[in-house]
Amino acid sequence: MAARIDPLTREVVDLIGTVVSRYHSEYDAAASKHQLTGAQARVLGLLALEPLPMRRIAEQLKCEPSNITGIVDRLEARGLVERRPDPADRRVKLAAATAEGRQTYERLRSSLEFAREPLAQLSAAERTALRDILRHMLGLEA
Amino acid sequence: MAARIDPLTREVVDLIGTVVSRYHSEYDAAASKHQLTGAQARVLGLLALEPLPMRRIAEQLKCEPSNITGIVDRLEARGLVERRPDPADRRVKLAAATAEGRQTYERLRSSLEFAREPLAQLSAAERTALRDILRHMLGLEA
DNA sequence: CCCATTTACTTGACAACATGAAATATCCAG
DNA sequence: CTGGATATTTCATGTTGTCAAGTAAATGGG
Repeated sequence: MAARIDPLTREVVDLIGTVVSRYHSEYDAAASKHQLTGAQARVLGLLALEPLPMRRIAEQLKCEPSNITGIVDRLEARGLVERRPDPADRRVKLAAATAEGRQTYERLRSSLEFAREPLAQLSAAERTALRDILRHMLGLEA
Repeated sequence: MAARIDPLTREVVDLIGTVVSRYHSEYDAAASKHQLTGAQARVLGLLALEPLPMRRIAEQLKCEPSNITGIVDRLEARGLVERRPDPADRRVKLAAATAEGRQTYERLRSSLEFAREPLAQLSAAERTALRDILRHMLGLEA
């Protein structure tokens, strides 16, 4: 079954696995530099863009909504996030990053070495090629 | 600080983030199809290649050795892995995949849709280009 | 309008994963 | 042989994840 995969494809898959693993190390290290876990950093990253109902956060993170309750609880206890009522639907609670939360996330993001170190080795042409291939691969034929 | 990153690089970073997230979803889904968690699947994948001391597993997974004890315990309870003494050093326990463990991992690996679906959209030329760029990016100038 | 159903969120019980500190057994250098 | 380092486990604790049950509010058919 696995023999169906040609060597080139398998090598690319393994390389992607390596990228994934390195990305995670960097991300978690950057998060913990700011006393955040990976999950907390990801939620804060979503909320830094716009306030979201708990349910939407769960969809983005592909987990159960009940899980989000605890993560937002911890972020809220540290003043990085707040819960607001949704004027349009009283069942909904909107989680929103506070000013401090946005600031923290921006610092975290800019400390993501992954964004620079490995990519810095690529020429502009390589970066463009990589962008196009990844877009194609992800079906984002914009 | 974050403003130092040019738009192209930022887009590539975001695309990689998307790839990472998709890779994880696929990997965890494939693992749970075989009643394994992501961490268990990763350990089983390492042991499918060769037996390893607990400490080496922890290094590969970048976590504390005490954490590996529990993961190997659960794999061992299911007969996918066994602990053997290291003849050269009686402090060391070698974790080794059983025949069933290797079989399970091979099935898991071949069910990783990620290996096919998104990559299938790429031409051979694109795959080669992607491989070269990723190698370059990871500093594997083989 | 009213009631049944659905939806959003929280709570509680529980398992896996992760860390750090302490205990045990073994190795190794002096 | 002894003292210090190493490999593993155990324990305490915290975070993340699931699922089931509960509350509150929206919604739609009669």
